[in-house]
Amino acid sequence: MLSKKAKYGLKALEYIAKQDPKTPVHTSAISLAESIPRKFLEAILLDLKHDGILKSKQGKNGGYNLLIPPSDVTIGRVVRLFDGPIALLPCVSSNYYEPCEDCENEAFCGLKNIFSEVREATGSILDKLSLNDILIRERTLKKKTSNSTKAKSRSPKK
Amino acid sequence: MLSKKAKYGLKALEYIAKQDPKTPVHTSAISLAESIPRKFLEAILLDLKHDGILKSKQGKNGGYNLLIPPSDVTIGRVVRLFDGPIALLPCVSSNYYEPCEDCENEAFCGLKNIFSEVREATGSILDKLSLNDILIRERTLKKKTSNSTKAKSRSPKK
DNA sequence: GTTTCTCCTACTAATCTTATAGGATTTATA
DNA sequence: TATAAATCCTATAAGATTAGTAGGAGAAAC
Repeated sequence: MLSKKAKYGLKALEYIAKQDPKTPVHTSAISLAESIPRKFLEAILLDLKHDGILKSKQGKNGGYNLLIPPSDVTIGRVVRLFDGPIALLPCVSSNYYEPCEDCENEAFCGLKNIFSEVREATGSILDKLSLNDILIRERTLKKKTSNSTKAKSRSPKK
Repeated sequence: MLSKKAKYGLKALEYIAKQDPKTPVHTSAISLAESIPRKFLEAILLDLKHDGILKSKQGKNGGYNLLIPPSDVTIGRVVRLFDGPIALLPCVSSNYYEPCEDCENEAFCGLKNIFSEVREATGSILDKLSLNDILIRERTLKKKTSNSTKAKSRSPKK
């Protein structure tokens, strides 16, 4: 499971991505809108800043904005920042590889073989999709619902 | 990442699956072969027994055997037993579903939509592959290597 | 009746998670 | 220049989880 930090981080980024990129977004606004404890959120946004995803403006009327375009912020990057490896075993991780201390021969390990497939499946989604894709999907989902509602109201006696 | 319990559990099951299904396998033998602390392994095997994957014989010359065929023991089942949900968010879990307390409308949640895809990709591997597939893959990997070695020694002057 | 196993409960040290507290620092603006 | 409002930073802490260990009760073979 994702940690709260990773989940909150993604929600906060999504919120920021929806706002005007020129106007600094306050921590308290995000905290309120997404029900994230303010002090906890502060730490999260700071992490995101230090990682180069957000930039901040200090002082009064300060706040956060994206430093890079939403399409460049992959879900995988955010997940890794807060939760570490995406892989389920160290020996199949691309970014945090470590050999199994007890494994006699990695090349013949059936477990590694299978979890490598899992890591590939997961990574290929998380490293391909971005903040932007979250927004797009949200719009698509809402559109679909409104269409089917329209359809219903168009032919209510069916 | 998988917990040690899950990883050890899978390795222990793999070891047991390789032995004669009629002869009880001792905890100490697995512990030795797979470098798993004996007392820790005891608890793991007991969990696997209680879940109905292993059966045991008590007393002298006792030990563990599979209760069900290796092809019926999915990796997903073992992972879930020790580590809980495979999904990265509670709201996309099939076996441990919980709504996000703060999510206003799940149907429109872009995050849910994406992590649902991840869960599907992961689950479709882990719930399809079994203990038996670990063994099969191991054999295949060894075969491939031995073939390429043969090929090399057949034409060493290439 | 001794040996050799599983089975069970309890405990523990270390780490991680999910925060909270308090204040230092920075900037806008009245 | 004072003040308000924001980020930034360090420290602390309760609770949960992880990865075990300890000690022995109970079962079966011999």
